[in-house]
Amino acid sequence: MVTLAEVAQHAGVSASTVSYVLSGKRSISATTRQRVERSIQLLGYHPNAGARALASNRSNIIALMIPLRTDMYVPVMMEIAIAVTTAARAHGYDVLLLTGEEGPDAVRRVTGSGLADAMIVMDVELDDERLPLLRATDQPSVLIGLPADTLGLTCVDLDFRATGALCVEHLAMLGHRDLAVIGEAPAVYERHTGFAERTLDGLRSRARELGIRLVHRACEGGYDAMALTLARIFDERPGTTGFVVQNESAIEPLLALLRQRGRAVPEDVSVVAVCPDQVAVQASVRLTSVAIPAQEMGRHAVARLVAKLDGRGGDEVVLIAPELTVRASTGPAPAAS
Amino acid sequence: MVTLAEVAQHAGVSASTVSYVLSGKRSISATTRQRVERSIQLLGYHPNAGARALASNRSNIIALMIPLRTDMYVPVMMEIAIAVTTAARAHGYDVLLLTGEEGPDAVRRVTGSGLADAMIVMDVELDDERLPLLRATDQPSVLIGLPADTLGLTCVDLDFRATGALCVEHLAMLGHRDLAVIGEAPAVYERHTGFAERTLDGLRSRARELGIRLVHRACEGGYDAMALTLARIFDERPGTTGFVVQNESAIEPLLALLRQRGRAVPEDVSVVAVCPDQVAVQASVRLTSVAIPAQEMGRHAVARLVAKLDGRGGDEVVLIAPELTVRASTGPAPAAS
DNA sequence: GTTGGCTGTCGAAGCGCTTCGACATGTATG
DNA sequence: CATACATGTCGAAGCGCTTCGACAGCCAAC
Repeated sequence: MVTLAEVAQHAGVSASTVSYVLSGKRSISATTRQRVERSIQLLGYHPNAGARALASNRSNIIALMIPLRTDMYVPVMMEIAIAVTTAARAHGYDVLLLTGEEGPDAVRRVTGSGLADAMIVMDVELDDERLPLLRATDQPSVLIGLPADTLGLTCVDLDFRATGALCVEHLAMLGHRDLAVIGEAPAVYERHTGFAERTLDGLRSRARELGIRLVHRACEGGYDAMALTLARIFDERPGTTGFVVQNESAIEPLLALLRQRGRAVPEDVSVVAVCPDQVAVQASVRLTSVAIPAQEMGRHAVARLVAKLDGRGGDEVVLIAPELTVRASTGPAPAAS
Repeated sequence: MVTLAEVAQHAGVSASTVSYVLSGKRSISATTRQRVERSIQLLGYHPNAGARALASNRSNIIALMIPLRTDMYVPVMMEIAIAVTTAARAHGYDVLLLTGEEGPDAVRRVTGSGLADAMIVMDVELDDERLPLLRATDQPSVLIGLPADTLGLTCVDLDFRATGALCVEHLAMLGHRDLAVIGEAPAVYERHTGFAERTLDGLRSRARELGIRLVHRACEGGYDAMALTLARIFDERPGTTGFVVQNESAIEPLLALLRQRGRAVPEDVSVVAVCPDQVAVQASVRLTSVAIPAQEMGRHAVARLVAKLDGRGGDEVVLIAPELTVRASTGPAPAAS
């Protein structure tokens, strides 16, 4: 394992000079710099992470807390994780992966040990027990998601309220007057993860404004649960012609069941999904959808975090504006018969 | 930030004593230990990760390289990542997330800088450029996946050859004589990721042994690609009654298309999938499937790695035996008409 | 030609921890 | 009773780096 001292010796300079070449914190003559850089190349030197962390009090690591459950919006999580990792690398940081398992202790451990310089927290609940800790520590953090009280916190999320509104608007514009919302599993609402409620809120208030009828049903994913939910909806509101789905594992079952009932999409009923674009285009009907911009959220979170680490910028709530892409699953409402 | 020295002072012992209480590397009297532990509690002490890494030459971090693409077997990757993280924590390790993006350089960086003590590499290609580096370094590593040459490497993977054989056996036993295999996207075969070929190999050789006809078609995911593939298959082999699918994003489209063609599952055709259990149970037909044991692979990989770090156990290839779960998508072949 | 201010380099201290050898004890052995 | 040997604790060195102050050399300014 090559050390700074060896590089210094090889280049015929002192250790501190090598250090300054690496960090750029003091001016170094061009010739010296080149000589040092050449030695670094030749010897294949990599600064020792531990030593660096100890001396500089910076680990150059960002902690990323992801949810433990693997039963929900997995692709989104994965995409965010990858986007975060890639973005972090671009800023010279590595990413430490933590699962929700440890709960608040993870926050204590990371901040206490200097393992990471900052953290990104996903799957934030409305009244998350990690929030007080994050507020108390002087380590920068960014939440992906929106808790009830954002005071003193930096958050990045899709504007789910606007998302809901956008879905209703699109369907209303096409002439649909009776909408049904297929939501996440009841557990998601019970955990108060926020985003589901906010979407619903947006859906409802816009529907009210536009004079649209709207029912909402939470729904476990899968074929059987969806079958029950759909039957109930058509029982109660036979005139339903527009669907908004916010539950990845309900999408295909819904489409299959509609087909089975002889309701053509988009001729008889229209479907708008809230899901990653990839899911929307791979579905059995190319879905009109509001994308969950995982990449963007990941990149944004890292950008904010790095800004904080550099002493720029403070707390802020960034709500990403939703974008609806029209594909093949929505069309004009059928003439009332 | 509380330091070891402060704990020592608080407990009225020397720093080294505290260190030995923490590591257990020398015997400490019960009374001293308790006093120290109490001080640790009281002061909320967490050892500084950098200092520890520097002094002990151990970071207690395991690097996990995941593929950059988010277009393939995402849930499996995610599940493995979470299983690895959880298992690692149970052994006192944290996990550093790396994407394939950096390529072999990531290996150099991590081993060179002492950022991690060991690494787990996913998405291994048959002739992966990272392999020489992994063989050369004295840092332990475990591959999830199976390259062409496993000499000097430790690998964990599902036994995909046996998986293929198992699928054929199951369908043969039910009387199916004409099988079609819906494979991964052509790109997967071109990248020589191994697992797809190995499955195919198992399928073919078992089919040959049992006198079963079998066609294989690589297939991009999605509805349109699947429609084309299926049309071709039925054109060429109208008598096909058994399907093996190894492509998550082809599953739902396949089921929908079969339904559309009036072929009932499992009455007219049987379908076996190679996919995570969760996907199998959430499909529109509960699928008979061979599970991809993501959790087990992740746990196994960590266990091997920790064993190596502790100086136990050497190189080894662990192939996990496949298990086929019969669900609602397979049944007796229809009487030849 | 002295002063002042840059620029580029160096030496040394110190970050918080682990670990080695040393050294008191206390306990079994001849 | 002396010798040997665990047992429990301490002091000090050192891991590889960053960073501060010092300082040599140089140029410009009066």
